[in-house]
Amino acid sequence: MKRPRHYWLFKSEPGSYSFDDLARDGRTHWDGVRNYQARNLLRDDVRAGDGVLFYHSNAKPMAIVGLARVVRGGYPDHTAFDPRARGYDPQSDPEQPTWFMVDIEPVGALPEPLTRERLKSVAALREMMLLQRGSRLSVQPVTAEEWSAVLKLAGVRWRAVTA
DNA sequence: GCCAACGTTGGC
DNA sequence: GCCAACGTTGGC
Repeated sequence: MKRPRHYWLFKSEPGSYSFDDLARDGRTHWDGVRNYQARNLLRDDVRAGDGVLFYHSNAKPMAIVGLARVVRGGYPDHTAFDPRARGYDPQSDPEQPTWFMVDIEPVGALPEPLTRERLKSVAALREMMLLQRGSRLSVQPVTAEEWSAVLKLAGVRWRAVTA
């Protein structure tokens, strides 16, 4: 397994989809993203092989709880075409889709969740998008330095968990 | 429960 | 094209 080329942080409210759900499912469509900035990332930049920090928002505690891997890059979010789906968007034309999704699979839960509190105390993560005031993006880029710092804090190595 | 920070909508 | 009103996200 090659090292991921790019790194991301995906937010999810555990009440709607938790890392445990992902571990149970083995793979999932990251559908339902209805924000253009996040859409652009999913469509253009998130590629198979990329690494994902799985973050629980609106949770107790708020924390990075696991690692995941992108297994399929951006493709049309078909839930936008389904009138019964939560993410239904009648404006999205199957011929020219508005919304995109990717597929991810779990790599492993962190030995301990890395809480937001903890992350905030780390100098190397001071600039991390997640920790900036008013940062609401649900798919965020993570720098290689931040990725390394997070894995080090968690006491895990990507190579070890992907082996 | 509050509210800051956005994003979206719609009247003009 | 502006911008006020409204809705949502999500930390606190």
